[in-house]
Amino acid sequence: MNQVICTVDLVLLTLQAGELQVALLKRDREPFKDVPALPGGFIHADEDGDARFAALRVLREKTHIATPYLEQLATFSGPARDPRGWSVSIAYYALVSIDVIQQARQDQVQLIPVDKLMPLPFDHKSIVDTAVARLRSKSQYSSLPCYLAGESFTLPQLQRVYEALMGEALNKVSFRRKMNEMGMLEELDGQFGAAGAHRPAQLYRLKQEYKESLTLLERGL
Amino acid sequence: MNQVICTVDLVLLTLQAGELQVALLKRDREPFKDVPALPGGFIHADEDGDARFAALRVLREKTHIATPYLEQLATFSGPARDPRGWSVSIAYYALVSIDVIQQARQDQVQLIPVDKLMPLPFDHKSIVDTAVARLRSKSQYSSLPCYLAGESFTLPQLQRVYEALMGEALNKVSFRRKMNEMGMLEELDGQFGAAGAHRPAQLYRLKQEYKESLTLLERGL
DNA sequence: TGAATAGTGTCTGTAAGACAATATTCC
DNA sequence: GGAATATTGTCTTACAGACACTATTCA
Repeated sequence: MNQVICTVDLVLLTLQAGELQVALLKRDREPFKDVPALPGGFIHADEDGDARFAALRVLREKTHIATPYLEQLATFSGPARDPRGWSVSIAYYALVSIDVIQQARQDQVQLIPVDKLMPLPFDHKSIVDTAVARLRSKSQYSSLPCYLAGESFTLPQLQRVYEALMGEALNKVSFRRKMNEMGMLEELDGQFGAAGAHRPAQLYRLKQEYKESLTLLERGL
Repeated sequence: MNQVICTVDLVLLTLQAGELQVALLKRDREPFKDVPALPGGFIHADEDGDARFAALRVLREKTHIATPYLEQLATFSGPARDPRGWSVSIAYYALVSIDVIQQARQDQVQLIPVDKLMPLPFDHKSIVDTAVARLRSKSQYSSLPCYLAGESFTLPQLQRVYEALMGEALNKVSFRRKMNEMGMLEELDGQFGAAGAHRPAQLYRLKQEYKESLTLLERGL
Protein backbone atom coordinates (compact mmCIF):
# COMPACT_ATOMS: atom_id res chain seq x y z
CA MET A 1 0.00 0.00 0.00
CA ASN A 2 2.91 2.34 0.55
CA GLN A 3 4.75 1.02 -2.46
CA VAL A 4 5.89 4.07 -4.33
CA ILE A 5 8.41 4.22 -7.17
CA CYS A 6 10.98 6.87 -6.44
CA THR A 7 12.98 8.49 -9.24
CA VAL A 8 14.82 11.64 -10.23
CA ASP A 9 14.50 13.39 -13.59
CA LEU A 10 16.72 16.03 -15.10
CA VAL A 11 15.86 19.00 -17.26
CA LEU A 12 19.17 19.92 -18.85
CA LEU A 13 18.80 23.27 -20.57
CA THR A 14 21.11 25.11 -22.90
CA LEU A 15 21.02 27.97 -25.35
CA GLN A 16 21.82 27.31 -28.97
CA ALA A 17 21.17 29.51 -31.95
CA GLY A 18 19.42 31.96 -29.67
CA GLU A 19 16.89 29.34 -28.62
CA LEU A 20 16.45 27.64 -25.27
CA GLN A 21 16.82 23.89 -25.82
CA VAL A 22 16.31 20.84 -23.65
CA ALA A 23 18.45 17.70 -23.75
CA LEU A 24 16.64 14.43 -24.39
CA LEU A 25 17.96 10.87 -24.39
CA LYS A 26 16.45 7.79 -25.98
CA ARG A 27 15.30 5.55 -23.16
CA ASP A 28 17.40 2.41 -22.81
CA ARG A 29 14.66 0.28 -21.26
CA GLU A 30 10.94 -0.20 -20.91
CA PRO A 31 8.61 1.55 -20.52
CA PHE A 32 8.96 3.78 -23.59
CA LYS A 33 12.17 2.07 -24.69
CA ASP A 34 13.93 4.03 -27.48
CA VAL A 35 11.63 7.03 -27.06
CA PRO A 36 13.36 10.36 -26.33
CA ALA A 37 12.76 11.49 -22.75
CA LEU A 38 14.39 13.39 -19.92
CA PRO A 39 17.45 11.71 -18.40
CA GLY A 40 16.27 10.05 -15.22
CA GLY A 41 16.58 7.05 -13.01
CA PHE A 42 15.80 5.41 -9.73
CA ILE A 43 17.20 6.65 -6.49
CA HIS A 44 19.82 4.19 -5.29
CA ALA A 45 19.32 4.07 -1.54
CA ASP A 46 22.61 2.22 -1.13
CA GLU A 47 24.77 4.84 -2.81
CA ASP A 48 22.98 8.18 -3.11
CA GLY A 49 23.52 10.69 -0.29
CA ASP A 50 20.26 12.41 -1.14
CA ALA A 51 18.11 13.16 -4.18
CA ARG A 52 20.50 15.86 -5.37
CA PHE A 53 23.37 13.39 -5.44
CA ALA A 54 21.14 10.97 -7.29
CA ALA A 55 20.45 13.68 -9.87
CA LEU A 56 24.15 14.41 -10.29
CA ARG A 57 24.87 10.69 -10.60
CA VAL A 58 22.20 10.24 -13.27
CA LEU A 59 23.51 13.24 -15.18
CA ARG A 60 27.05 11.92 -15.03
CA GLU A 61 26.17 8.34 -15.93
CA LYS A 62 23.84 9.20 -18.78
CA THR A 63 25.48 12.24 -20.33
CA HIS A 64 29.00 12.53 -18.83
CA ILE A 65 28.21 16.14 -18.03
CA ALA A 66 29.11 17.96 -14.84
CA THR A 67 26.89 20.99 -14.54
CA PRO A 68 27.84 24.31 -12.94
CA TYR A 69 24.26 24.82 -11.81
CA LEU A 70 21.71 22.34 -10.52
CA GLU A 71 18.54 23.27 -8.66
CA GLN A 72 15.64 21.24 -7.39
CA LEU A 73 12.62 22.11 -9.50
CA ALA A 74 9.62 20.33 -7.99
CA THR A 75 8.34 16.85 -7.31
CA PHE A 76 5.84 15.23 -9.62
CA SER A 77 3.74 12.35 -8.41
CA GLY A 78 0.66 10.24 -8.88
CA PRO A 79 -0.65 6.84 -9.93
CA ALA A 80 -0.86 7.54 -13.66
CA ARG A 81 2.35 9.30 -14.65
CA ASP A 82 4.32 6.03 -14.86
CA PRO A 83 2.73 2.80 -16.14
CA ARG A 84 4.70 0.83 -13.54
CA GLY A 85 2.64 2.27 -10.70
CA TRP A 86 2.28 5.11 -8.20
CA SER A 87 5.45 7.11 -8.65
CA VAL A 88 7.33 10.13 -7.42
CA SER A 89 9.84 12.00 -9.54
CA ILE A 90 12.02 14.60 -7.88
CA ALA A 91 12.87 16.86 -10.80
CA TYR A 92 16.00 18.99 -11.03
CA TYR A 93 17.04 21.44 -13.68
CA ALA A 94 20.56 22.16 -14.83
CA LEU A 95 21.95 24.96 -16.96
CA VAL A 96 25.01 24.51 -19.13
CA SER A 97 26.54 26.36 -22.02
CA ILE A 98 26.34 24.68 -25.38
CA ASP A 99 30.11 24.09 -25.27
CA VAL A 100 29.72 21.77 -22.30
CA ILE A 101 27.31 19.58 -24.21
CA GLN A 102 29.45 19.56 -27.33
CA GLN A 103 32.58 18.71 -25.36
CA ALA A 104 30.82 15.81 -23.65
CA ARG A 105 30.59 14.25 -27.15
CA GLN A 106 27.38 12.53 -26.23
CA ASP A 107 25.93 11.66 -29.57
CA GLN A 108 22.87 10.21 -27.92
CA VAL A 109 21.87 13.58 -26.52
CA GLN A 110 19.44 15.42 -28.71
CA LEU A 111 18.62 19.06 -28.18
CA ILE A 112 15.10 20.23 -28.89
CA PRO A 113 13.94 23.85 -28.68
CA VAL A 114 11.59 24.03 -25.71
CA ASP A 115 9.07 26.02 -27.68
CA LYS A 116 8.81 23.29 -30.32
CA LEU A 117 8.74 20.29 -28.04
CA MET A 118 6.90 17.17 -29.12
CA PRO A 119 4.80 15.15 -26.64
CA LEU A 120 7.05 13.23 -24.25
CA PRO A 121 6.66 10.02 -22.20
CA PHE A 122 5.45 10.14 -18.60
CA ASP A 123 4.68 13.75 -17.62
CA HIS A 124 8.05 14.92 -18.91
CA LYS A 125 6.49 17.64 -21.02
CA SER A 126 5.00 19.35 -18.02
CA ILE A 127 8.26 18.92 -16.11
CA VAL A 128 10.05 20.75 -18.92
CA ASP A 129 7.38 23.43 -18.99
CA THR A 130 7.75 23.95 -15.26
CA ALA A 131 11.53 24.22 -15.56
CA VAL A 132 11.31 26.72 -18.39
CA ALA A 133 8.82 28.83 -16.48
CA ARG A 134 11.08 28.77 -13.43
CA LEU A 135 14.14 29.75 -15.46
CA ARG A 136 12.33 32.57 -17.24
CA SER A 137 10.93 33.86 -14.00
CA LYS A 138 14.29 33.80 -12.21
CA SER A 139 16.00 35.43 -15.15
CA GLN A 140 14.12 38.62 -14.45
CA TYR A 141 15.89 39.32 -11.21
CA SER A 142 18.95 37.10 -10.87
CA SER A 143 22.30 36.11 -12.31
CA LEU A 144 20.94 32.69 -13.30
CA PRO A 145 21.30 33.17 -17.08
CA CYS A 146 25.07 33.55 -16.66
CA TYR A 147 25.32 29.77 -16.40
CA LEU A 148 24.05 29.51 -19.97
CA ALA A 149 26.73 31.87 -21.23
CA GLY A 150 29.78 29.70 -20.57
CA GLU A 151 33.06 30.36 -18.82
CA SER A 152 33.67 33.80 -20.24
CA PHE A 153 31.50 36.14 -22.22
CA THR A 154 31.07 39.75 -23.20
CA LEU A 155 28.29 41.96 -21.88
CA PRO A 156 26.60 42.15 -25.29
CA GLN A 157 26.64 38.34 -25.44
CA LEU A 158 25.19 38.11 -21.96
CA GLN A 159 22.51 40.61 -22.85
CA ARG A 160 21.50 38.45 -25.82
CA VAL A 161 21.22 35.47 -23.44
CA TYR A 162 18.92 37.43 -21.14
CA GLU A 163 16.90 38.66 -24.08
CA ALA A 164 16.49 35.14 -25.47
CA LEU A 165 15.17 33.95 -22.11
CA MET A 166 12.93 36.89 -21.42
CA GLY A 167 11.69 37.17 -24.98
CA GLU A 168 12.07 40.92 -25.18
CA ALA A 169 14.69 43.49 -26.04
CA LEU A 170 16.42 45.07 -23.05
CA ASN A 171 17.74 48.56 -22.65
CA LYS A 172 21.49 48.44 -23.06
CA VAL A 173 22.33 51.12 -20.51
CA SER A 174 20.00 49.68 -17.88
CA PHE A 175 21.26 46.18 -18.51
CA ARG A 176 24.84 47.23 -17.91
CA ARG A 177 23.89 49.22 -14.83
CA LYS A 178 22.13 46.16 -13.41
CA MET A 179 24.93 43.71 -14.12
CA ASN A 180 27.31 46.13 -12.50
CA GLU A 181 24.98 46.56 -9.52
CA MET A 182 24.77 42.77 -9.03
CA GLY A 183 28.54 42.78 -8.81
CA MET A 184 29.03 39.14 -9.72
CA LEU A 185 31.19 39.71 -12.78
CA GLU A 186 34.89 40.42 -13.10
CA GLU A 187 36.78 41.67 -16.12
CA LEU A 188 39.29 39.37 -17.72
CA ASP A 189 41.81 42.11 -18.12
CA GLY A 190 43.24 42.65 -21.50
CA GLN A 191 40.94 40.02 -22.98
CA PHE A 192 38.33 40.83 -25.53
CA GLY A 193 35.71 38.93 -27.43
CA ALA A 194 36.50 38.02 -31.01
CA ALA A 195 35.35 40.89 -33.14
CA GLY A 196 34.54 41.55 -36.74
CA ALA A 197 35.22 44.89 -38.26
CA HIS A 198 34.38 46.79 -35.12
CA ARG A 199 35.43 47.48 -31.58
CA PRO A 200 35.90 44.23 -29.60
CA ALA A 201 34.08 43.81 -26.31
CA GLN A 202 35.54 43.28 -22.86
CA LEU A 203 35.40 39.68 -21.66
CA TYR A 204 33.97 38.89 -18.23
CA ARG A 205 33.50 35.82 -16.09
CA LEU A 206 31.56 34.98 -12.96
CA LYS A 207 33.49 35.78 -9.82
CA GLN A 208 34.58 32.64 -8.01
CA GLU A 209 32.27 33.27 -5.06
CA TYR A 210 29.25 33.36 -7.38
CA LYS A 211 30.01 30.10 -9.17
CA GLU A 212 27.74 28.19 -6.84
CA SER A 213 25.15 30.76 -5.83
CA LEU A 214 22.94 33.33 -7.43
CA THR A 215 22.94 37.08 -7.02
CA LEU A 216 19.56 38.69 -6.82
CA LEU A 217 18.42 42.09 -7.93
CA GLU A 218 16.29 44.25 -5.68
CA ARG A 219 14.07 45.42 -8.53
CA GLY A 220 14.46 43.18 -11.58
CA LEU A 221 15.63 44.07 -15.06
CA MET B 1 18.10 -1.36 -3.02
CA ASN B 2 15.41 0.98 -4.25
CA GLN B 3 13.50 0.80 -1.01
CA VAL B 4 12.69 4.39 -0.16
CA ILE B 5 10.25 5.64 2.46
CA CYS B 6 7.92 8.18 0.91
CA THR B 7 6.12 10.76 3.05
CA VAL B 8 4.58 14.21 3.00
CA ASP B 9 5.12 16.86 5.67
CA LEU B 10 3.17 20.05 6.28
CA VAL B 11 4.34 23.43 7.44
CA LEU B 12 1.15 25.11 8.62
CA LEU B 13 1.85 28.78 9.24
CA THR B 14 -0.26 31.45 10.85
CA LEU B 15 0.12 34.90 12.31
CA GLN B 16 -0.69 35.45 15.95
CA ALA B 17 0.23 38.39 18.12
CA GLY B 18 2.17 39.87 15.24
CA GLU B 19 4.41 36.81 15.07
CA LEU B 20 4.66 34.13 12.42
CA GLN B 21 3.95 30.78 14.08
CA VAL B 22 4.15 27.17 12.95
CA ALA B 23 1.71 24.43 13.97
CA LEU B 24 3.22 21.36 15.61
CA LEU B 25 1.57 18.11 16.67
CA LYS B 26 2.79 15.54 19.13
CA ARG B 27 3.71 12.46 17.14
CA ASP B 28 1.31 9.56 17.71
CA ARG B 29 3.83 6.80 16.94
CA GLU B 30 7.48 5.90 16.81
CA PRO B 31 9.96 7.23 15.96
CA PHE B 32 9.86 10.29 18.21
CA LYS B 33 6.51 9.31 19.72
CA ASP B 34 4.98 12.18 21.74
CA VAL B 35 7.55 14.69 20.49
CA PRO B 36 6.13 17.79 18.74
CA ALA B 37 6.79 17.72 15.02
CA LEU B 38 5.31 18.78 11.71
CA PRO B 39 2.09 17.02 10.73
CA GLY B 40 3.06 14.37 8.22
CA GLY B 41 2.44 10.86 7.04
CA PHE B 42 3.02 8.25 4.42
CA ILE B 43 1.70 8.55 0.94
CA HIS B 44 -1.17 6.11 0.49
CA ALA B 45 -0.73 4.81 -3.01
CA ASP B 46 -4.16 3.24 -2.91
CA GLU B 47 -6.06 6.43 -2.16
CA ASP B 48 -3.96 9.54 -2.86
CA GLY B 49 -4.31 11.10 -6.30
CA ASP B 50 -0.87 12.68 -5.95
CA ALA B 51 1.37 14.11 -3.26
CA ARG B 52 -0.73 17.28 -2.98
CA PHE B 53 -3.82 15.22 -2.22
CA ALA B 54 -1.80 13.29 0.32
CA ALA B 55 -0.83 16.57 1.97
CA LEU B 56 -4.44 17.75 2.07
CA ARG B 57 -5.51 14.38 3.48
CA VAL B 58 -2.86 14.52 6.21
CA LEU B 59 -3.85 18.06 7.09
CA ARG B 60 -7.51 17.10 7.28
CA GLU B 61 -6.97 13.91 9.25
CA LYS B 62 -4.53 15.36 11.73
CA THR B 63 -5.85 18.88 12.26
CA HIS B 64 -9.34 19.01 10.68
CA ILE B 65 -8.22 22.12 8.84
CA ALA B 66 -8.98 22.96 5.22
CA THR B 67 -6.50 25.53 4.05
CA PRO B 68 -7.13 28.26 1.49
CA TYR B 69 -3.52 28.07 0.33
CA LEU B 70 -1.23 25.09 -0.09
CA GLU B 71 1.97 25.10 -2.10
CA GLN B 72 4.66 22.52 -2.65
CA LEU B 73 7.78 23.71 -0.86
CA ALA B 74 10.57 21.28 -1.69
CA THR B 75 11.50 17.66 -1.27
CA PHE B 76 13.87 16.58 1.46
CA SER B 77 15.68 13.29 1.21
CA GLY B 78 18.55 11.15 2.36
CA PRO B 79 19.54 8.11 4.41
CA ALA B 80 19.85 9.91 7.76
CA ARG B 81 16.85 12.17 8.10
CA ASP B 82 14.57 9.34 9.27
CA PRO B 83 15.86 6.52 11.51
CA ARG B 84 13.69 4.04 9.61
CA GLY B 85 15.84 4.36 6.49
CA TRP B 86 16.44 6.23 3.26
CA SER B 87 13.48 8.56 3.03
CA VAL B 88 11.86 11.21 0.91
CA SER B 89 9.58 13.88 2.32
CA ILE B 90 7.64 16.03 -0.09
CA ALA B 91 7.03 19.15 2.00
CA TYR B 92 4.12 21.53 1.52
CA TYR B 93 3.36 24.76 3.26
CA ALA B 94 -0.06 26.13 4.08
CA LEU B 95 -1.17 29.56 5.24
CA VAL B 96 -4.23 30.09 7.38
CA SER B 97 -5.56 32.89 9.53
CA ILE B 98 -5.47 32.29 13.24
CA ASP B 99 -9.30 32.05 13.25
CA VAL B 100 -9.17 28.89 11.14
CA ILE B 101 -6.94 27.18 13.68
CA GLN B 102 -9.04 28.32 16.60
CA GLN B 103 -12.27 27.20 14.94
CA ALA B 104 -10.80 23.78 14.23
CA ARG B 105 -10.65 23.35 18.02
CA GLN B 106 -7.64 21.12 17.73
CA ASP B 107 -6.25 21.20 21.22
CA GLN B 108 -3.35 19.02 20.14
CA VAL B 109 -2.05 21.69 17.81
CA GLN B 110 0.57 23.88 19.38
CA LEU B 111 1.71 27.10 17.79
CA ILE B 112 5.34 28.08 18.15
CA PRO B 113 6.84 31.35 16.87
CA VAL B 114 9.15 30.39 14.02
CA ASP B 115 11.89 32.64 15.34
CA LYS B 116 11.91 30.84 18.68
CA LEU B 117 11.68 27.29 17.43
CA MET B 118 13.24 24.48 19.43
CA PRO B 119 15.10 21.62 17.73
CA LEU B 120 12.66 19.29 15.99
CA PRO B 121 12.72 15.59 15.04
CA PHE B 122 13.90 14.50 11.60
CA ASP B 123 14.98 17.53 9.56
CA HIS B 124 11.75 19.34 10.38
CA LYS B 125 13.58 22.42 11.58
CA SER B 126 15.20 22.98 8.23
CA ILE B 127 11.89 22.30 6.50
CA VAL B 128 10.31 25.06 8.59
CA ASP B 129 13.22 27.38 7.88
CA THR B 130 12.86 26.75 4.17
CA ALA B 131 9.12 27.46 4.33
CA VAL B 132 9.61 30.68 6.26
CA ALA B 133 12.28 31.85 3.84
CA ARG B 134 9.97 31.09 0.91
CA LEU B 135 7.05 32.91 2.50
CA ARG B 136 9.14 35.96 3.36
CA SER B 137 10.62 36.06 -0.10
CA LYS B 138 7.26 35.77 -1.85
CA SER B 139 5.73 38.38 0.43
CA GLN B 140 7.90 41.00 -1.19
CA TYR B 141 6.18 40.84 -4.54
CA SER B 142 2.93 38.90 -4.23
CA SER B 143 -0.48 38.72 -2.62
CA LEU B 144 0.55 35.68 -0.60
CA PRO B 145 0.26 37.33 2.85
CA CYS B 146 -3.45 37.91 2.25
CA TYR B 147 -4.05 34.27 3.16
CA LEU B 148 -2.80 35.00 6.65
CA ALA B 149 -5.23 37.86 7.07
CA GLY B 150 -8.47 35.89 7.06
CA GLU B 151 -11.70 36.26 5.12
CA SER B 152 -11.96 40.02 5.40
CA PHE B 153 -9.57 42.65 6.60
CA THR B 154 -8.79 46.35 6.43
CA LEU B 155 -5.84 47.76 4.56
CA PRO B 156 -4.09 48.84 7.76
CA GLN B 157 -4.48 45.29 9.09
CA LEU B 158 -3.10 43.85 5.88
CA GLN B 159 -0.19 46.26 6.02
CA ARG B 160 0.63 45.02 9.51
CA VAL B 161 0.62 41.45 8.18
CA TYR B 162 3.07 42.38 5.44
CA GLU B 163 5.22 44.27 7.90
CA ALA B 164 5.33 41.34 10.32
CA LEU B 165 6.49 39.04 7.51
CA MET B 166 8.99 41.41 5.98
CA GLY B 167 10.28 42.64 9.30
CA GLU B 168 10.24 46.31 8.35
CA ALA B 169 7.87 49.24 8.32
CA LEU B 170 6.27 49.97 4.97
CA ASN B 171 5.29 53.29 3.48
CA LYS B 172 1.52 53.65 3.80
CA VAL B 173 0.96 55.48 0.54
CA SER B 174 3.12 53.07 -1.46
CA PHE B 175 1.53 50.07 0.19
CA ARG B 176 -1.94 51.22 -0.78
CA ARG B 177 -0.83 52.05 -4.30
CA LYS B 178 0.63 48.54 -4.68
CA MET B 179 -2.39 46.71 -3.29
CA ASN B 180 -4.55 48.70 -5.64
CA GLU B 181 -2.23 47.97 -8.55
CA MET B 182 -2.36 44.23 -7.82
CA GLY B 183 -6.12 44.49 -8.15
CA MET B 184 -6.93 41.39 -6.16
CA LEU B 185 -9.01 43.08 -3.45
CA GLU B 186 -12.62 44.16 -3.48
CA GLU B 187 -14.36 46.46 -1.04
CA LEU B 188 -17.06 45.02 1.15
CA ASP B 189 -19.32 47.98 0.62
CA GLY B 190 -20.65 49.67 3.64
CA GLN B 191 -18.60 47.42 5.93
CA PHE B 192 -15.90 48.76 8.15
CA GLY B 193 -13.44 47.35 10.60
CA ALA B 194 -14.25 47.64 14.28
CA ALA B 195 -12.87 50.93 15.44
CA GLY B 196 -11.93 52.59 18.68
CA ALA B 197 -12.21 56.31 19.07
CA HIS B 198 -11.29 57.04 15.50
CA ARG B 199 -12.32 56.67 11.90
CA PRO B 200 -13.11 53.03 11.02
CA ALA B 201 -11.39 51.43 8.06
CA GLN B 202 -12.93 49.98 4.91
CA LEU B 203 -13.13 46.19 4.90
CA TYR B 204 -11.82 44.25 1.91
CA ARG B 205 -11.64 40.64 0.82
CA LEU B 206 -9.80 38.69 -1.85
CA LYS B 207 -11.70 38.66 -5.13
CA GLN B 208 -13.08 35.22 -5.92
CA GLU B 209 -10.73 34.70 -8.85
CA TYR B 210 -7.70 35.20 -6.61
CA LYS B 211 -8.78 32.75 -3.92
CA GLU B 212 -6.69 30.01 -5.49
CA SER B 213 -3.90 31.91 -7.20
CA LEU B 214 -1.45 34.63 -6.43
CA THR B 215 -1.08 38.05 -7.96
CA LEU B 216 2.44 39.21 -8.60
CA LEU B 217 3.91 42.67 -8.56
CA GLU B 218 6.21 43.79 -11.32
CA ARG B 219 8.56 45.56 -8.95
CA GLY B 220 8.01 44.47 -5.35
CA LEU B 221 6.91 46.48 -2.37
C1' DT C 1 -13.41 70.00 20.74
C1' DG C 2 -9.53 66.71 21.12
C1' DA C 3 -7.46 62.27 20.33
C1' DA C 4 -6.76 58.66 17.39
C1' DT C 5 -6.49 56.34 13.15
C1' DA C 6 -8.05 56.14 8.02
C1' DG C 7 -7.46 57.81 3.67
C1' DT C 8 -5.61 61.16 0.04
C1' DG C 9 -2.86 64.90 -2.31
C1' DT C 10 1.50 66.55 -3.49
C1' DC C 11 6.42 67.15 -3.64
C1' DT C 12 11.01 65.36 -4.14
C1' DG C 13 14.68 62.31 -5.08
C1' DT C 14 15.99 58.14 -7.37
C1' DA C 15 16.16 55.03 -10.91
C1' DA C 16 14.87 53.32 -15.56
C1' DG C 17 14.73 54.03 -20.38
C1' DA C 18 15.67 57.01 -24.61
C1' DC C 19 18.96 59.12 -27.17
C1' DA C 20 23.17 60.25 -28.64
C1' DA C 21 28.09 61.00 -28.46
C1' DT C 22 32.55 58.84 -28.25
C1' DA C 23 35.74 54.65 -28.74
C1' DT C 24 37.87 50.93 -31.19
C1' DT C 25 38.39 47.75 -34.59
C1' DC C 26 38.96 46.08 -39.64
C1' DC C 27 38.56 47.14 -44.31
C1' DG D 1 37.79 57.57 -43.83
C1' DG D 2 33.66 54.30 -43.43
C1' DA D 3 31.15 50.57 -41.37
C1' DA D 4 30.12 48.15 -37.46
C1' DT D 5 29.64 47.37 -32.69
C1' DA D 6 31.22 48.65 -27.72
C1' DT D 7 31.02 51.80 -24.12
C1' DT D 8 29.75 55.94 -21.74
C1' DG D 9 27.29 60.46 -20.85
C1' DT D 10 23.10 62.90 -20.32
C1' DC D 11 18.27 63.99 -20.48
C1' DT D 12 13.49 62.80 -19.61
C1' DT D 13 10.03 60.41 -17.44
C1' DA D 14 7.96 57.38 -14.08
C1' DC D 15 7.67 55.77 -9.65
C1' DA D 16 8.69 55.16 -4.59
C1' DG D 17 8.85 57.35 -0.31
C1' DA D 18 8.27 61.58 2.72
C1' DC D 19 5.24 64.73 4.41
C1' DA D 20 1.28 66.73 5.44
C1' DC D 21 -3.54 67.59 5.02
C1' DT D 22 -8.40 66.06 5.27
C1' DA D 23 -11.97 62.60 7.04
C1' DT D 24 -14.39 60.10 10.51
C1' DT D 25 -15.21 58.22 14.70
C1' DC D 26 -15.72 58.27 20.01
C1' DA D 27 -15.11 60.42 24.39
